[in-house]
Amino acid sequence: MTTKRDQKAQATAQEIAAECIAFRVRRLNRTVSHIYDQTLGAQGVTISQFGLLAAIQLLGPVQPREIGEKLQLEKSTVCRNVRLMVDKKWVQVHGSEDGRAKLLTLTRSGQDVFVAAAPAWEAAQKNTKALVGADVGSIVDRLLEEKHSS
Amino acid sequence: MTTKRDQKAQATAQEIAAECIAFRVRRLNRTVSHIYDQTLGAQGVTISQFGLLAAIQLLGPVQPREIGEKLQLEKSTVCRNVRLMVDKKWVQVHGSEDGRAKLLTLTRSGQDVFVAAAPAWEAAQKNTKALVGADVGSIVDRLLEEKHSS
DNA sequence: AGATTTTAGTTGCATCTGCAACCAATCTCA
DNA sequence: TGAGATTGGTTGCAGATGCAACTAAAATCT
Repeated sequence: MTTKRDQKAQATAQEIAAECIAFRVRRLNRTVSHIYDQTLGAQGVTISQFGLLAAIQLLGPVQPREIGEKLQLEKSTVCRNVRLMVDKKWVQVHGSEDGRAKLLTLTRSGQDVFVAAAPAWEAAQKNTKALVGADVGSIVDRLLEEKHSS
Repeated sequence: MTTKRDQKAQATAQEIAAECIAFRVRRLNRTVSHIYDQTLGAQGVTISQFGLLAAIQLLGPVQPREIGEKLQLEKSTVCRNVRLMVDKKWVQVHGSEDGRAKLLTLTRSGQDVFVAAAPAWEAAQKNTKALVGADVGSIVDRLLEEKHSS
């Protein structure tokens, strides 16, 4: 027996399957992240960590706060992810004039890990382009241009 | 003092910041998921759960295995996420002829929650389009066309 | 039929993520 | 200067995710 409830739910489900942006973006994220994690795994780094290493190398000495802004990561997430890498001696924490703030830099061994993982990143990057097209990066960039005010 | 190590690491970091697809896709995912979770939160559902409800409504009675394939979710992830919803009485588990397999359907209350959350989803969908452009869905679809062999 | 392989699902472990509540340091302003 | 607001970071809690190892059931092969 098909109830009115069923019909409504089924129609809604069809609309969502056909249109939901989050559904698509999340699935794309899983697929792409999986490629990078597979390849980087041999180097003992996750794509999340690799990105954080790149950010700290690029911006350091940098506050966790700023990392969170650039990467759109909640401050507590940054706090924890950084701590894991501090434990591994990849990241060093310094104080700053502002007694609240901390400043992060890569250690030598952090830089070594980062650079050593770069070829794996490159391979993942290549495989990803083969899967989703070479212009994915610029497409996503265009989507997010300036816009995340939140 | 700038060492050779520094220079190499810095150059690598710049390339990654400029080009890494995973970096962009993951940030997009966080931004978009955040919008949906904010809006759906009032209904007591996450976007992950909402997507699963839609999938089960649409495909049910359906095996967890198949859910994993369609959504590109690891089987253990499906197992756990489904269990949370079984605990909430949103999803019912049935046996099947194949003694290994299980079959999932939404309960009435699961359908009610799903349908009740639909307006919130619609709002999130609208906000997301405002942020990233209305054609995001089809763009991401094109990226993933047929391709996830994994 | 019996042994081997494959398939579906579960569980232990670890990482990633966000929210709310919290602490300490700084800033604002009356 | 001192009270209140803001800012940077941490912690408790909970969900989302994947891998490896495991169990049970089914399928395959000899």
